[in-house]
Amino acid sequence: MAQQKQSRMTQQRLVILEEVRKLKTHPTASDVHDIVRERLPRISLGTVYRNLDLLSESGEIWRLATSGTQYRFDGNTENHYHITCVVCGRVDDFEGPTVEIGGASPAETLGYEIVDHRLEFLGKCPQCRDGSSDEAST
Amino acid sequence: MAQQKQSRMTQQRLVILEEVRKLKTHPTASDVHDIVRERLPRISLGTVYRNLDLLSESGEIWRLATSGTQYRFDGNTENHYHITCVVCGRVDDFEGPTVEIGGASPAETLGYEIVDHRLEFLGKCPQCRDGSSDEAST
DNA sequence: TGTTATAATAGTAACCATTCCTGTTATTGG
DNA sequence: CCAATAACAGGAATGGTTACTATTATAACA
Repeated sequence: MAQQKQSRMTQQRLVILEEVRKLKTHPTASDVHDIVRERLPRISLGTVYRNLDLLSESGEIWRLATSGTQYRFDGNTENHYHITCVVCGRVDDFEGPTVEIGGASPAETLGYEIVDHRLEFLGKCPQCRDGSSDEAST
Repeated sequence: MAQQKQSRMTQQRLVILEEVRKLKTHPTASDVHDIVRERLPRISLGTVYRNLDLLSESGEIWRLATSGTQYRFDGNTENHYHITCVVCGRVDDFEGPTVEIGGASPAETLGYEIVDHRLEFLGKCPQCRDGSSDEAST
């Protein structure tokens, strides 16, 4: 019988979880590394990646595949969508819309069993919209 | 008045466009390179990338940012969504059910100007659903 | 409260998709 | 046909992510 591999709550894992949960932004792995290093100066980027992946797999945080080349992470695991700025890449929560899929049975979806969906809005954030008229403070 | 940089219809660009249009799949840049090399054996991967990007920018094909680490391309530029297999990474057109996205009023967009949206379904393709889990690791 | 098996770490190298660079080739307006 | 230059082939560089390995630290248990 397969033995479940045990997991240890290390300082690194705990601090990463705390910091990601605390943030309202949607940081990249590198962002998390920078933030966590303020509390654990010697933590390596590899450790950040491993723990972000583990925490994502266990459902404690989300790993987002938004537009752009990097993964982003979200400490809020309530059901919600995101909007990405096409200019600066910033990601914000976007809780307004709902997605209604009409009768998505496997027979209607080429034999696929649908397990999830991802809806991402693309737009220009207030800071990147105009730049001249309404200067939003950062 | 700024001079528009001229564009030349090279053999490489033409063959890439023809092959991507011909395909019903959603190839990666590397896939396109392999396919196009059958007609143009000396074509370089850089040329494939440059032309796929140019063709995407001019709207003749789509560049898809689906889940996974690579861009995929689509010769069908009619409005449609995609479904990605979470097991093998294959991408298909999402046909059948109508999708209704509601509730995205300007007041709810946090000051963003929405320019587009991406809706991607995640599922298990027919081959990965019932197969005795002997799918090749990609 | 020690001991000990081993999960996890830091540091670094490897990987891989994509982009950039450079000398050469080939398209196209005249 | 010619000449200007867009585009090319080949290869190097980039950047995010993953893998490797000797060392460290967690936690079950004596």
